[in-house]
Amino acid sequence: MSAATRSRTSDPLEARRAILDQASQLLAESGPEALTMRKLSQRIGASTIVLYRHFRDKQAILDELYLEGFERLRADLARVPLSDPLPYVMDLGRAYRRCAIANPTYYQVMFTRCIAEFDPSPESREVSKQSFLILAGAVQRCMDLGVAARGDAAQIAHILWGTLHGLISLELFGYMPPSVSGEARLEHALTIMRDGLVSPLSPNIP
Amino acid sequence: MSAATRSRTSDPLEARRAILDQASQLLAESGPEALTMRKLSQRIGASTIVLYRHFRDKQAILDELYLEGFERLRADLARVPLSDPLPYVMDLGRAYRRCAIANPTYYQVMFTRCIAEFDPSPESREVSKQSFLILAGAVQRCMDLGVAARGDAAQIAHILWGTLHGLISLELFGYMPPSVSGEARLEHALTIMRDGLVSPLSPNIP
DNA sequence: CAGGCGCCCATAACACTGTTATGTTCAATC
DNA sequence: GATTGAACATAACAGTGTTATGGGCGCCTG
Repeated sequence: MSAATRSRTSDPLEARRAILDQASQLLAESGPEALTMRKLSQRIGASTIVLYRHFRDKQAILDELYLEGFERLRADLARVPLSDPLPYVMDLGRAYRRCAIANPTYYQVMFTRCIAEFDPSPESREVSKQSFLILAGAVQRCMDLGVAARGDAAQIAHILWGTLHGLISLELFGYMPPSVSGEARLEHALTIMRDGLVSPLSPNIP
Repeated sequence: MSAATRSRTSDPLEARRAILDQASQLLAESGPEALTMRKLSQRIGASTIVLYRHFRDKQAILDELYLEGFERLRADLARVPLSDPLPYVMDLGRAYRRCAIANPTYYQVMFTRCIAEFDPSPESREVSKQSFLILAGAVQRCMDLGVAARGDAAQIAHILWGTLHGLISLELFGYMPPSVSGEARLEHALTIMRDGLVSPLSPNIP
């Protein structure tokens, strides 16, 4: 019972990783509805019960994928090189879209209830906010350096996030016309947002 | 066989309506995952087979709810009184949010794949664009009357829609802080968008 | 080194889902 | 009133997530 001699096949952490890898592949290849416990168990060459030995239930597996999706997003945003404040914010927006388009099924798990039996755990939701902080920091920087009107940076960042998410979400759902590329549309949206932030007009113009 | 004497219980159109009403209630009361064919059949006091007599499958029922959701949205937007061009666009945005918040489960069916076995039919997707046309027309009016910079009105409308959808979607999903009301956040976003549309800066400011 | 304990795993089942084949029952027609 | 045909309930099929039941293997103990 010496803490490292407990499993029959191999390292339990390794098994966990294998399960998550296969779940991730299954998700990316065939979409959320194809990610069933039976299919997953077949992939790792075992019975369903093995999955339940490593994870409490399907929710727990999806929770890990959810976290992995947000970690990819956070990492992609963190990779964006710092530049002038406004262009940096726009670069973050571009990176956000690239990440979502590159991992559409992950994005679904992160932002839609595409699997009935999944609702992210409170802890996971906390982690998900990490990526947001990068964006909020970038907005704050714009205000601090005086290139955007002062105000509640978090609020502005939330609005930016909403715009990014909405455009991407509608694009992934097929509501956007194919005549304009999603990239160009995002570019346009970012420009409008920037202009609105740089030069706010009086609160009550006609 | 005189075309009106075919059903055992009552008017088939009436039965259809009853099924959809119960489905709508079930959806609003207990969410998408509670909308099962068995529960629905129990609600109308019949067997599941009756549902399949009136609808090809569950998809067809959900398709009707999808259409009903977009019809409510279109009607709500159409009810917004015409005013000065820019305030009218903003009023449309406010009405859009009100409608979404008032019918959250409908909004889920319309914009997320919350039910695995449902994907709106091509015809339904066409109908869904009707509400968008109201928004696009309002943006075009701003350009025609010279209160917004000229450009592709449809593109701007798509961006506006994306912003609305993103903010509402994140709000419904619980990603927005409760410290600020969704209404106030939308107000702020609409203002930023308006300012960006009214006074576009040079395309390449720092 | 033999014994036995304990964990791991596969099988099969439960309760649920959408969907449908099998009979039964009722209403309109001849 | 008998017949025909459509509408219906029941029960089943193939799936789903999850778990209770046992068999089998590895490791510690005597």
